[in-house]
Amino acid sequence: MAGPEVDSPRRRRLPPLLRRAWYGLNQAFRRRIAHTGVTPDQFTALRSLLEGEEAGMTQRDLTLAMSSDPNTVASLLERMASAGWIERLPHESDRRAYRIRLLPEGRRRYEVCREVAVALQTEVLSVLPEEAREGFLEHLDRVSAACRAAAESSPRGGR
Amino acid sequence: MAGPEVDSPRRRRLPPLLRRAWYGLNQAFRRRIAHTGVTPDQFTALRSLLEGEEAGMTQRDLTLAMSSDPNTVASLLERMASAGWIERLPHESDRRAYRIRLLPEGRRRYEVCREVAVALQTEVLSVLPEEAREGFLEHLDRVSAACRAAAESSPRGGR
DNA sequence: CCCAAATGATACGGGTGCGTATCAATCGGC
DNA sequence: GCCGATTGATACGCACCCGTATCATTTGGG
Repeated sequence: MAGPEVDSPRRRRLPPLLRRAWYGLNQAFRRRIAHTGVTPDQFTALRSLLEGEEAGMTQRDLTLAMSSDPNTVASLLERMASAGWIERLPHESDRRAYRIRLLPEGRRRYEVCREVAVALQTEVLSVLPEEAREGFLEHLDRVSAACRAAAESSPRGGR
Repeated sequence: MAGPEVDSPRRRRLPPLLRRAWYGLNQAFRRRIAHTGVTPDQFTALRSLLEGEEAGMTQRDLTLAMSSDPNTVASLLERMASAGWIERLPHESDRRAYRIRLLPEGRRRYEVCREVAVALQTEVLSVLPEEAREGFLEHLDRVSAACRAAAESSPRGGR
């Protein structure tokens, strides 16, 4: 079917490239913010909370914003709560849910890491010519949406 | 420097896009091959081993090929060895190292998953116009190399 | 109004990422 | 040849991914 070897080692394949990009970026960021005591995922949570609704997101909202999982978010928030970076307030109309609020200490840590994050992104994107960056990100946006869609359309029970 | 707010939520930012793409792709693949008993990382290891040297890669080689970590690779191979998918032979000139060999059972599992992997990659890339795909992968290649370089130039001890 | 289905959150467990420490073997310079 | 530095691999521990099961609450018919 189709041409010769779409998955030949010679060709550029999406999964290995994404893997290298994601783990590389993550590792660089982790190392550069290690001195702050914040992990990359915790930073992502802090950023999402800051950019979320004023009233405070629920854990479900945060799960979607982070492209993560309810389970992971629960334990992530557990650690962040006991570190005093966030607090979980009862939701005013749904007694199953919480409203997650950023505490001053969380906001402070975020600010420190944010500078590093911006610098890192700039550094990495600088390998593309200036006029190609926006187009690349736009394509990546579409591809990542397709990945998410593929995941959602693949049932858990399998097959 | 530069325009206003390079990290505004309005802009497309690299890290969240990479995150969504990687976890989405991984999740889709994991669900689609769950019935084979292979995990995405195990598949990556099998593919790397198959495409590696005929003589058998060392764990260090595999670590590089997978953009992974010696630690993770060790426990990954541990599980794959006790499942009978690979075997670890003593290296003929370095008594610290192993040569990892793919066993028939490992190759068999790989073949089954490979079809799913090719189909998934094709499905995901199809959201880009045909003439844009190669260019996108080329840019992603450069960006991922830059991510890796950033990681390597960020010392562990920190700061 | 009631009950079954759906939903927010948690508990549990196996797999993975990775920093740190340790051990054995190899290598480099003298 | 010798010794210190480097390197392949492992042990340990914490953080995170995610499938499955469970619990409380909310929701949507009838």
